[in-house]
Amino acid sequence: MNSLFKALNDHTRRAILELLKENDLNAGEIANHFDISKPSISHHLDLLKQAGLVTAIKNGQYITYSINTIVMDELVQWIMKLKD
Amino acid sequence: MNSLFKALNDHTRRAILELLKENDLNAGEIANHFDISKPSISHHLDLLKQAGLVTAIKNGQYITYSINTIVMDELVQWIMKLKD
DNA sequence: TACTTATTTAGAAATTTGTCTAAATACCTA
DNA sequence: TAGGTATTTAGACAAATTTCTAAATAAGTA
Repeated sequence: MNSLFKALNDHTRRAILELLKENDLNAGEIANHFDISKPSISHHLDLLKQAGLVTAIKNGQYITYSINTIVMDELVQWIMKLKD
Repeated sequence: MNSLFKALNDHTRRAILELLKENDLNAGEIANHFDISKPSISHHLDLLKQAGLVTAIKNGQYITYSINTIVMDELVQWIMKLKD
C-alpha cells in the first residue's frame, strides 16, 4: 500500500496513468507529453512500476508501458472499509 | 486531489483515519496511540484537515476530531475512470 | 564496425516532509 | 487570579523527493 500511495502522490505520475489509460506508449512518447527531462520521466515510470501501476515490455529499442489498474483494487477496498 | 493524495501518503495519517473510523477522538487520545510527539500528531491532523479528511470541533479544552470520508468519493471516481 | 536513437543510471542541487524540543495559546478549576 | 491541562505554533534538523545534466547501456542501421 505504501508504494501505491507514494506513486499516486505526484501530479506527473497521475497524468502518466491518465495517458496510458488511452494508449500504451513508449518512454519517449510519454516524455513528449511533459515539460520534464527524459531521465525524470524515467524515474517516475520506475516508481509507477514499483507500485505495480504500470508494466514495461521491451520492444526492440523501445520500451512500451501499459497501465495496470488491478493494484488499485486494494486501495478502493481500503477506502470502502473506512466508509463502513 | 493533490492535498488528498498528500494526506494519504503517510502511514501514521492512514492509521489515524482508521482510528477515527471507530470513534471520534480528541487530539490527546489520538496521540496516545502512537510513539510520536504530540506536536507531530498535531501536524498530521492539520494535513488531514487540509485535505478535508477530518473535521475538528472544539469542546472546551479539548478538540474532537472526526473522520470525513466524503472527500474520498472523488478519489474513487478518479480510480474508476482509470479503470474504464 | 561506426553512428544514431531510445532509455536508463549516476550523481548533484533545491525543495518538501516528518520529526523533535521549547514556547505560546486557550480553557478549566480552586 | 494562579496553576494545571490540552493543543498548537515556531524553529530547527535529518531524510526523502523531484529535478537536472552527463554518462552508460542497448538496439537499429548504413
